[in-house]
Amino acid sequence: MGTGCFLLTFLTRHKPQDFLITMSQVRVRFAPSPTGFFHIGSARTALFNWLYARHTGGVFVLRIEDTDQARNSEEFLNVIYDSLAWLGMSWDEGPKVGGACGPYRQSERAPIYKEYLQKLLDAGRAYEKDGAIWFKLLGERSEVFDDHRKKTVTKVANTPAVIDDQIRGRVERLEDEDFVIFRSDGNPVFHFVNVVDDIAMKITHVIRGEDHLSNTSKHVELFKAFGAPMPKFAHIPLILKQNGPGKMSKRDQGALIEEYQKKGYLPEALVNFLSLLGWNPGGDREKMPIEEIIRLFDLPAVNQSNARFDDKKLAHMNMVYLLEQPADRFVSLARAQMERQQAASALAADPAYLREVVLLSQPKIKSLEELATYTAYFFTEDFAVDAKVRDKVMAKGEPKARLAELAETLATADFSSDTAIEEAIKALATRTALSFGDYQSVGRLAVSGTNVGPSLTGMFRVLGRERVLARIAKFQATA
RNA sequence: GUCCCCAUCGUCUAGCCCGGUUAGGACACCACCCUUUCACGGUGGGCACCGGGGUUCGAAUCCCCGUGGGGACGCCA
Repeated sequence: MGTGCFLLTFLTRHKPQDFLITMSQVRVRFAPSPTGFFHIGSARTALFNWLYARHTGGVFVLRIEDTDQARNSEEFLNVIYDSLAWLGMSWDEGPKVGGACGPYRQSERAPIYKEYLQKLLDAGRAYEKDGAIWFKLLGERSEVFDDHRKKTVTKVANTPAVIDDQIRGRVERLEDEDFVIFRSDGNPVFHFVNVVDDIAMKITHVIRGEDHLSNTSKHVELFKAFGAPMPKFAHIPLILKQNGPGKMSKRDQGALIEEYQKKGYLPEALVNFLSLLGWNPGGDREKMPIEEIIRLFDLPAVNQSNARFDDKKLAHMNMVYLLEQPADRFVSLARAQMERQQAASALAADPAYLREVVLLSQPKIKSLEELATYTAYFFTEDFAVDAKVRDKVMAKGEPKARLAELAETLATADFSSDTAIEEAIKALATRTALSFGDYQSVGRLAVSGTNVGPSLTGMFRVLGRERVLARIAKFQATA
């Protein structure tokens, strides 16, 4: 009550401008627990917090919720750091970078929790029972048998907590049972540490998944008991699994950030896609540079309904980004992906040659992941010939005659450019009254063993006359 | 079971707040065009306001009830 009165007088004595100055800047936090995986839902929660901080010029805090001591390790922590770094989200306060409200790992904040617990104890808002410490709600008590949980519980005639949610509006929820804040093993529980840290770290906006909306009444009661200013809440919709019921869990296909790293997805494509899952700037804008997303992002524009994850749309977004990568970056991305896939023969090749092969393929591929397979025949003479394609190609016209003519032409053709090779083949086609296509299918089959690939002339040029003729000869011998 | 949240094409969504649109875009799908295979791209097509009541001259839009989906009900976070 005292704080309420203070606030009232404060507001009446000061002009709006003064109030603005007093109001600190936005402080948001991302508070993952190091379970060993970085979930796509966590990534989006982190992203929305980060975007809001960057949009408002606020502070993005990283706090590690590692009170579950059994499951912590440095390795798990690194998964979080690496994933955030990969996605391009830097934190202003937190582990590694420090800050005024540290430490930022809950496992190192025990004295702070003890101190806050004492405040509750002194105020008569906490008590011990069964070796644990419980938070005490205010109101008349009565014993009631809970059919669902099959036990007698103590209900408290409390008034509903009011949650002022930036996305959902006003939400009321009644918290009518005391709850544990310190386990009998002496460790504080999530609801307690979460609120204490949000107070101690001066968090102004709590942006988190909707699965926490029901918990928020507990948190509101705690904020009130501490007499602390209530942060703004923003509960964002959940990401549902693409097939079947329920929210996406770490066991679902595509749920882990590391999967996308392994597949060579571009982080900016994933970030763009994730930003659009549950938010959009209005209108038709989809592919946007991160600066644009930051400029347009705001909490009230976030949707209220859950979104189903669609890997096809993500793959498409990734392809669009891939297509427009500058040569140098594309080559280094391709190389990194080949290293992950241990494409030994490609990596053993001359870097300049690898570069040519990769750039020749850039406009054709849909993902980095398929690049090694797509270009395999560039790096070995021992490539497989697709039997189906062979049957199909060899069944039409007179492919053997065409191949012989092609080989003869190529033996003396100018290999200095794609167009030079193209002109030579077109001249041949004119002489025989056929088309480029009549030479392409069998030529491609003989030289690459398949019917898909980059432009034929580019492929010939990069491979070089010697290897092209040798491959044709080898093919003729077996066909 | 109780409580909380949500509801437009198969999917992500615009439109909803401040009622009047041929309900728009993207992914996926189909067809055609382009083309030197495969892609990219282009054009076109099919595909949606969950149901029922109200309010109103008029409802995707406002209200209520159903139904459906999701979440929370731990000494997990």
